[in-house]
Amino acid sequence: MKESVVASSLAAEAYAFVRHRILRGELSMGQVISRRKVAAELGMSFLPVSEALLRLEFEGLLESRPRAGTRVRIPSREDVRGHYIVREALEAQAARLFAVVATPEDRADVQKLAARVDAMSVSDASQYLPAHEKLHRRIAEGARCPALSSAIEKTHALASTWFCVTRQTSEGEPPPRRHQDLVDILVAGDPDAAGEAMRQHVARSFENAMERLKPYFRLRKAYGKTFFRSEKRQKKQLIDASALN
Amino acid sequence: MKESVVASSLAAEAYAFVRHRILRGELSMGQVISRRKVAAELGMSFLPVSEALLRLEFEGLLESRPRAGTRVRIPSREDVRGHYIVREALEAQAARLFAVVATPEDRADVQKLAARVDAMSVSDASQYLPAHEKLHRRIAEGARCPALSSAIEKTHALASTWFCVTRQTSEGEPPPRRHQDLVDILVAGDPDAAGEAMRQHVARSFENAMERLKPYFRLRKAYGKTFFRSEKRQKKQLIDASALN
DNA sequence: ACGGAATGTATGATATGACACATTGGGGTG
DNA sequence: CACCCCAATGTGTCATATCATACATTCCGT
Repeated sequence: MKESVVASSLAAEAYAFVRHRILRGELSMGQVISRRKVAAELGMSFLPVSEALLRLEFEGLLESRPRAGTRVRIPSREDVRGHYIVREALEAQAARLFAVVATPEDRADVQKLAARVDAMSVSDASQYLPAHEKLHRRIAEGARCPALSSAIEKTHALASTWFCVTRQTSEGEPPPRRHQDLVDILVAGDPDAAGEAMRQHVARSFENAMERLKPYFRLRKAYGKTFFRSEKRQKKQLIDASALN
Repeated sequence: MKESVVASSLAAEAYAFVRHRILRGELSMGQVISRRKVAAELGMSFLPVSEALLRLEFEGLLESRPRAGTRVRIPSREDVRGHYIVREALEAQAARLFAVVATPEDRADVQKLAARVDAMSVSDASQYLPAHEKLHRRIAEGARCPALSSAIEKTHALASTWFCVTRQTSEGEPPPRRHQDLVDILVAGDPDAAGEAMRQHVARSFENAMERLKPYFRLRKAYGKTFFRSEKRQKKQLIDASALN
């Protein structure tokens, strides 16, 4: 598979390649990544690959131990909680700014996207996550602060790795108009109300995430400190953890 | 000067070394850093140094252009605004959590630190910044969320590079009890009030920062895209920008 | 004397290779 | 049969070398 991305440096190319793989779910959580394998696959030395993996480790997508290996990070309860607390802070700030400085076009776009997301939550589950992220990204754009947008973008990338592996829980109550209600408050223009609404929205996502990731917390403990290189042991641990589901 | 830091890897040592230099103000904004010079100074190859500088660039302390050089980043107006918006979001979140979950010890400590900071704002200006950062760090600790603490830590490190070079503006109104009033609200226990108080506190810091960094915005434009390697040109640009102060 | 092009020099990017350590799986001992 | 030790393999880390590029200096033409 040729990369469509034209990178200025080999390291950037490797970064995009591995990141794309993780976000598409081709690499499951806990899976070990070999720098040399990736380097051979991309036809480059493993030094630019190292730089790319290092960057991904900073972003929280990977974890590595010296001379042991690099693997896709499995979140702990504290990781998920911390992530959603930071995310709540950033998204609430974006909501506050949006309520004040967003243009009429911003508000119209966001309302349109919210309607689409709510519709997808009951019909097309496969496209729900991308649409949901796009809505939040659009809200951040409306806040007119690049630094805030990029900070939020990072948190989304990290969370994406957690959900591309879990099955959609379409069970029970798909509350329609959840996002439409949210953006209705945002476009109204009151920053305090907007921040509070977004805060509650993220808090609901947090509870949902904790529920869906529960089996993986055991998996993380089972993995422990060791980096399994053979797939057999990995599979064994996985089914052991799933059995406790 | 020997490093007291015992690092697991050479890259970590180089990272701590350069970071320490920047935060202590030994490297002024816009100054060019040579990977080979640092490597020779630390007695290592410049590969671990490269890794360290890459990390610092990712954190926003440095900026580099391929095959041109690496220098300490000079902030733009947008950089400072974005930084304080993100910081406001994170610190307000920390304040909210602190108001709810902080222990009695946390609340006592924070009140003690606030009194010290307010006292220093009129007496010992040199120790004011460290004490101020310590107070905010203690508040983040009281929020009981490591991810939030580290996120705030990063923003503080970045801002530190901006102020270790500017003279203290002890002019005019050193409003005493500014921090004591803030923490009085935090310890009261109402999250909404705590978040709002912290938001306003950070907003005041933002206006202060924009005022003090104003001359450097011109300096950034004067530097433009080129990375000066000779010190003469750098000094010339600096005094030219200062003259417009 | 001044401005612009050619040369020299320093920088970052990358490749290759050597090294120390962690994991692995088999074979020996209890 | 369970447990532990140890060579084989794989991994990340780092050093050295080479290359393409950007900056600095010098030299020449005006």
